[in-house]
Amino acid sequence: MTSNSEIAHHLYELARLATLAEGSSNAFRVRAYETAARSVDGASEPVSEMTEAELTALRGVGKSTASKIRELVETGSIARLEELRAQFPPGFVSLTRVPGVGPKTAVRLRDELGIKDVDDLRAAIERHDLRDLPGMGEKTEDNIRAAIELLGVGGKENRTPIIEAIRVARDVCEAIERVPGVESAEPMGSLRRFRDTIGDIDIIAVSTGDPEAVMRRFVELPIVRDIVGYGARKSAIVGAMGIQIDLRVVEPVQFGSAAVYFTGSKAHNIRLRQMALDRGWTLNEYALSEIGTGRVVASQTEADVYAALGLPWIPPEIREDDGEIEAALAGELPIFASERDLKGDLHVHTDLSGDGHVPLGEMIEALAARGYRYAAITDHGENLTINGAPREQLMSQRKAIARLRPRFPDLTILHGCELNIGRDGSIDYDAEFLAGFDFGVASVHSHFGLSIDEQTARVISAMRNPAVNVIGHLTGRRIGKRPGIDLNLDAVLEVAADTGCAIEINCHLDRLDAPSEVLRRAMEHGGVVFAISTDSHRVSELANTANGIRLARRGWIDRSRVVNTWPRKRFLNWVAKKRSAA
DNA sequence: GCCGTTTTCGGCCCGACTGTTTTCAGTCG
Repeated sequence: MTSNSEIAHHLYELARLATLAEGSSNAFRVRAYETAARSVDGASEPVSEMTEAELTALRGVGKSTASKIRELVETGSIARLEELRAQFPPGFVSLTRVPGVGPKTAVRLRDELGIKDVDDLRAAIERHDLRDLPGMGEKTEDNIRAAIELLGVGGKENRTPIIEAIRVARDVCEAIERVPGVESAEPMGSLRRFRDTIGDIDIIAVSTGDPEAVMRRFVELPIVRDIVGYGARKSAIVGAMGIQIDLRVVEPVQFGSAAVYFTGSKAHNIRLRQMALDRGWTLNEYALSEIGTGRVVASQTEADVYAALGLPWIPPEIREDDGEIEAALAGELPIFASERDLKGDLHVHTDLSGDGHVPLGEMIEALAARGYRYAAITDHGENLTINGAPREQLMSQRKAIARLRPRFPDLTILHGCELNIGRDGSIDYDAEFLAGFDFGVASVHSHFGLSIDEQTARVISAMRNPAVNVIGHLTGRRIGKRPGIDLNLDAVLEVAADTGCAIEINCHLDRLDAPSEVLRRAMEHGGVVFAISTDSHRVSELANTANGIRLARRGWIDRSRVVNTWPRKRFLNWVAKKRSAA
């Protein structure tokens, strides 16, 4: 069976190559392929099993695309795509990844200079061939050369893990906020949408003063390695690690429309602008306004803009044109959890773990200070060679917890353990010892290279273990460093629903695991529940709940399915039920 | 290529900045 994401992938490639054929990524055909790809990607039913008539019922899929999808499912390829691949081989496509080289330029370079890939381009630049083309000049040639040097061949498509981007963005925003007249500077774009990786950092500064003063400060920041653009309203720099940072300066009254505009996604914005046009309005970064008269309909806050378009405010994390507009119109957006809904943290380490840093008493004090009603202390089980704790130490930790409990009458402290899921799905310790714990998180920490069937089997086996209440960081990925394990998700989620074993929403920015795509899929399995847990190894990390809340939003997780928003009694019943299952 | 209470043609989201141009095309987001 061809999966929805495989089909979507083919359609995205079609869009990409059509960009070259059409000469613009804004060409209607290109956008049509992209819309169809998103639609297929977001479909809840297997698209490969749909008839042509059912396919055309999908938004953005018409007769032509429907028949291409059937062709792909039945023959394994799409003739039109093969044609385009022959016309634009991978080496040539890579030319368009160079910053400053778009589809028009790439085609001209090929037709007029015989440039077939980036190596050819480098050589042509050395020979100063580019500057002699009509419409190009010394400066253009120089800019392309510099772009290749600074950003590498991948150029436009290099993405930065969110954990790095968020730090850079914070530093830049703080520096911008020190400029007189600046009321605020905040990251927008994919960072605000909380994607795992960030292409470039978009920042909006709200200023009552001179925008040029803000821009001057921006391009003079110590982080700047190159200035890509410099204008009164918009500037762009390349900073450390090659991250591009775009800054826009707006007036306070424009903040709402600017935030909508620069948060995106592009596809989400296009939907909003279409809705604006339907009402005789136009939406840009400055305002939602009447066509013709220019009368401003809304601009000050995002909520104003959405409300004018007949929508509730839509959280940035789900602005992907992935069904959020339809859900919002129907009043069917999930009720998302907020930080104050969280009544406990269910994955917390102390210095008993080799990688932990905080003594038990201090950690519990910090948990109590957050106002939690319950919490689970979950140091590593002994099978994690370096960081795991032996039985005797866990037994004495249990006694220490018992001694601490009277000091924290409002906090139910569960003695738990982060168990390791072995190659075969077994976990640390024997059943009798495991039964002594109040709570269990089981996670994959090794054997990342097993087959999808082996990975699926071991995770399912752990879920069925009565000592396991939550599967920690389901895929084991480290964003930008290590891909997650391959899993047959539907099989895993079915067992999660069946056993009541929760899927962790790990708050660490390095993990954000389970990933949002997995969470959204899991939401479609009725009965699957989730735990927003910090996996803290330090007191400061307890505040990472903010990340988990955002990841949960990105995964469309309804608050009612998050076990650690439940009142203590209901939560403890859920814990006990799982542990008593045969 | 898609779509339709403007329904089978003629529309389709919006603007800043750059470089090379005398009015705009290309790139980017």
